[in-house]
Amino acid sequence: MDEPQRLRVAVDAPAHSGLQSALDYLSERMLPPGTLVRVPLGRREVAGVVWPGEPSDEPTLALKPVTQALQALPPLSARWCELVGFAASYYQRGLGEVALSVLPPELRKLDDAQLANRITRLHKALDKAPPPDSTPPTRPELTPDQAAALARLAELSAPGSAPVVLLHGLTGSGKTEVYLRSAEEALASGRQVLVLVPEINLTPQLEARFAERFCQGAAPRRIVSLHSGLTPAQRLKNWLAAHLGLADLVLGTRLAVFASMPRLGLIVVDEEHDPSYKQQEGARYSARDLAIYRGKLEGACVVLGSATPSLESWQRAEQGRYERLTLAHRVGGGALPAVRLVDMNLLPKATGVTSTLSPPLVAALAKRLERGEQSLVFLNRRGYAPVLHCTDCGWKSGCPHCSAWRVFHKLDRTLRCHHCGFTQAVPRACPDCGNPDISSLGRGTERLEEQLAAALPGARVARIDADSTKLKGALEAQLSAVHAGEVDVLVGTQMIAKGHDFRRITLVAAVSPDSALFSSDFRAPERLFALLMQAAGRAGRDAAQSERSEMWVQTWHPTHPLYGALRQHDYAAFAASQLKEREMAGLPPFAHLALMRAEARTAEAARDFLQAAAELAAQIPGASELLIYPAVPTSVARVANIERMQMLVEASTRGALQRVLTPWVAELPSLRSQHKAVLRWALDVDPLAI
DNA sequence: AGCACGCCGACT
DNA sequence: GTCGGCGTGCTC
Repeated sequence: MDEPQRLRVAVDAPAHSGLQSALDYLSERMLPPGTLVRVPLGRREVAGVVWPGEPSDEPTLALKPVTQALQALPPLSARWCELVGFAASYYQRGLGEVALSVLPPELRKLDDAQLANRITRLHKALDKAPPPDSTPPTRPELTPDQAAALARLAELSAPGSAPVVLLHGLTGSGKTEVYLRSAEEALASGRQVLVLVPEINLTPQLEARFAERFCQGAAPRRIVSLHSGLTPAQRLKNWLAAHLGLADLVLGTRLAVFASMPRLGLIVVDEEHDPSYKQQEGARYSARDLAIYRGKLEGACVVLGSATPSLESWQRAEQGRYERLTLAHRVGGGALPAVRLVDMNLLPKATGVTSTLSPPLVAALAKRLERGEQSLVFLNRRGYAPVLHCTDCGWKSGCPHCSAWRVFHKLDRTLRCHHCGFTQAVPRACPDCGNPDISSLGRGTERLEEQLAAALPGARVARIDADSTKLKGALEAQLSAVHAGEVDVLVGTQMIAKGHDFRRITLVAAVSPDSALFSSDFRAPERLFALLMQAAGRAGRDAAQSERSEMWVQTWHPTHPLYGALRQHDYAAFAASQLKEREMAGLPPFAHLALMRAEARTAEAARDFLQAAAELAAQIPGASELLIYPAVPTSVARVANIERMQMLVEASTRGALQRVLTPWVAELPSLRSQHKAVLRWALDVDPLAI
């Protein structure tokens, strides 16, 4: 009789368990690495993945046998395991926690027979898919820019090489066509293509373009999407199609970077600068950065596309580590909208509408209205007014549970905290002094909508923001109303700046973007520039109208270099000046950061924990290469009565940072007994904001 | 995270 | 005398 095999298993144990690496189990049968299993852990049974590598020899523990193996599922590849292993170690989370959290949740529930059943059904469903439409897809003619970029891409993608390409193309320059053509190449050589997009909202339209190109004609391809909006069953089905190699294209949000794809040959990261690629809870990974890593692992070409690349990617292109390909002209030769800065300092101190909407902007909007063209007015703050206040005693609408103001929503006459959700009816009089005269300070999209309606009699004004699109399908309905020409002036938050292709808009206005210029968040200018460029790109997509398309910016700081670069549509100049500032300030990409956060009922408890953690870190060899700053409150220090503090850790290289983080995180649970008041802590490697 | 074990107050 | 409070600690 054969001895039972010993094997390593990455088990689905939460971060707090302290089980960072794989555990050893026994199995009667030989199970290849990448096999999904169920194993006993303590008194319960959890899911796990057989992991590559040798189990430890020491017979100190009585090993338990694997309970069940999902052998109907072909094992996950060694490369997939390596990607997950890298993500777990780089972002300092448990191996099994990461492995299981990026697999479809359904896999944890099904047994081998049920899974075999699902796989059979999937094969059947795909076999009797409708016969393809025989019309061969039409491909637009390439612009010279696109042709040059694709030629260079082909050169770089010589067999055996896996380049990273930064596709810098302004909105309307046809980046998508470059994605489509490179996908065509990869598909033709029998490989799979992974396309990442920042938001679920953007998947349907990109999926439609890929489907139009690849799912018709003589040799139709299969596309699946992967994002958190799918039902568990759909997600399993699509994941299986990718894993079994039945889908040729996978299109999805950041979690799709972990999709199992046996023949991966190309990864596209659209809008690579978008902050949504960074996961903000659990394992805080950057899907863009993991895509680069994965490309190297799989020998797949990676295309990062953006009109306003992240400074990290831009710098790497400057250094020659990425190849930069530029699409400098719009398809159809349309011009970029002229950028007009409205110097708010020059306006007469006016009251009412004109104090927030400058007369020249109102006139420009009226002109569009007269011509039957559409306008888009952009304000990155929802609600009616960000705060109410009493003119007598100075009371303000603070949230009792958070260190933030409650926002006045006029539609339902509520005060709402955007951090904890605490909502109350607006008081009739000041709760402190009884003065009935409460007024609003500042404005959000609701109020802007009202002001625009007042300033432009007869105009059909619509608003799109998180409040107006809460109901399922509301966004689609509102967007199609805009497309159908049922709206003259569209008001909205950054939601409307992204991706949506509005053909009939000839004016885009940002009414008060200044705050980002002086934000404590060092990435705020980068985000503002990207947002304004993106918003500008909404105007004049139609070449015939592009001549008279304009982007208006109301500002109190018209001489700010950011606006100067915006006027010239000069991303390179903006990036150069930002990179210089970052270098002088010792910020990314010139430094590597990690942020340790702690939450407790009192700020003191959180601070004490972080201080103890800092002392612990100081003991670790290599700590002298790190700079650990004192703990400070987070930007919104209190949310739902929980105080939040954070501590910045800085190093000049990734290696130096990682060498300390790993042993540090392993030691942290030992502080638990001394710091019981701390509710939780979390480490954010490469945080977006500090 | 679960889910034990473990050592002190009010009940049939 | 037991049921049960949730503090502490482990899971191959």
